[in-house]
Amino acid sequence: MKTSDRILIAATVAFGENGYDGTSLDSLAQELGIRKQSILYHYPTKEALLDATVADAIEVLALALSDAVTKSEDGWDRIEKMVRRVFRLAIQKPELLGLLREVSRLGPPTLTKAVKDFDPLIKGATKWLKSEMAKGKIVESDPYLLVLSMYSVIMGAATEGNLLEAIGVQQTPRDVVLRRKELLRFLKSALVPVPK
Amino acid sequence: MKTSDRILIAATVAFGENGYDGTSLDSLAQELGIRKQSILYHYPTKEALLDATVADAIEVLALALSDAVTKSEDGWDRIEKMVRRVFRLAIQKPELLGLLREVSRLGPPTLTKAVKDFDPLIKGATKWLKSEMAKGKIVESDPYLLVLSMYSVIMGAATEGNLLEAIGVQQTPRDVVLRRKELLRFLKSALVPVPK
DNA sequence: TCTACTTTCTACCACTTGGTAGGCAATGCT
DNA sequence: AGCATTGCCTACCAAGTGGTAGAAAGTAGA
Repeated sequence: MKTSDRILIAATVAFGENGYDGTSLDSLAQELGIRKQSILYHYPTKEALLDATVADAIEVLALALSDAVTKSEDGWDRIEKMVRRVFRLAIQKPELLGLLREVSRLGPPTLTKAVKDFDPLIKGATKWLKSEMAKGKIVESDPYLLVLSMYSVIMGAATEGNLLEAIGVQQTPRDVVLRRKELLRFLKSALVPVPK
Repeated sequence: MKTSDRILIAATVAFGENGYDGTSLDSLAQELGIRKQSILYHYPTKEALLDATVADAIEVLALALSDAVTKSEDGWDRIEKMVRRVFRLAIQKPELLGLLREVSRLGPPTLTKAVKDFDPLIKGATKWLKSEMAKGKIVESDPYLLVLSMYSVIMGAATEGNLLEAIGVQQTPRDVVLRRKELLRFLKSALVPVPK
């Protein structure tokens, strides 16, 4: 694999787990078995490396979501498939969502760029939600607020692994499935209109 | 005000906003108009300072929650009052919840201590939820998972201020009220059984 | 083989980090 | 008054930070 890619992956994990400030280029280099200066050759500054990891993470997430969209029907089915897709991502690459959460804490300027990349997705989602509401397939409410609520619910459920471990909650695949199920029940009862 | 308290407050804000690694004792001291060594007089190490802020934050949060409990009736009313109380806290002292989220990212050993302090609250909440479920006032489900879901929902909604700002969502008091309302609708439709 | 280019390295550097040692003034107790 | 304690300070320090300069090693084309 190309060194620049290896750096990108290791940086994504490190930034997502230890935070941006908690990650030093030296430790990153040591982990990769190279010198810090090799990192700085591929990514001129630490911030440039962060930006690259974020852009990559967003691309992966966007790809996963659009894949879920194409493979689903309208209405609740689409939301369920998207949630399942994000959860799968959270299990396979937990560092991705961790990184995105870190970015939202870091604030500008990184957050500003990330949001710009992410904006089309949000716009598309709100537009779709509006049309679903018009069709009566989703409960009428502010679609913007809905997207944000869903974001924080999913993000929270997907990134609180550390916390769960500390509390002593088992983290077996079966338990993760249970949590996903509970979350889906949460979302469904809030979003799907009660049939009259 | 006592210097040690001033340090505690400033540290809570700084740790919550910039993270533990993103906060230096020097910058903290400068902000307070004192020298770093004065901080180290009151709190022997940076980690001791972190532990103190976390213990304090948990105490404040626990106090707010128990206050909401005593001033509420059983069933949905209690949950609603608790959510409102946490939201008020998130508006008045956003740094508190930010700090707790940071702790869950830092992991052990700080997280371990924090969870120990917090455990009675969780135990109490699950016990109460169980009895409410038995009475049919709350939908039957795993109370442990329920507490965790609620935690991440509320935490997410209360701490994503940075993100909202970057997206361009207004942050006026009215908007916060709207978000809280939407969140309550979310929770209510998921937790309150549909009357037969 | 010579040459141009890419990649990784050694050697530094200025600056910041958390933390130690110890001085000095204020305060209160006997 | 004498004395111990408290609280904040100056003066340092070793280790680590992101980053620069430039040499060395590999690689590919002529």
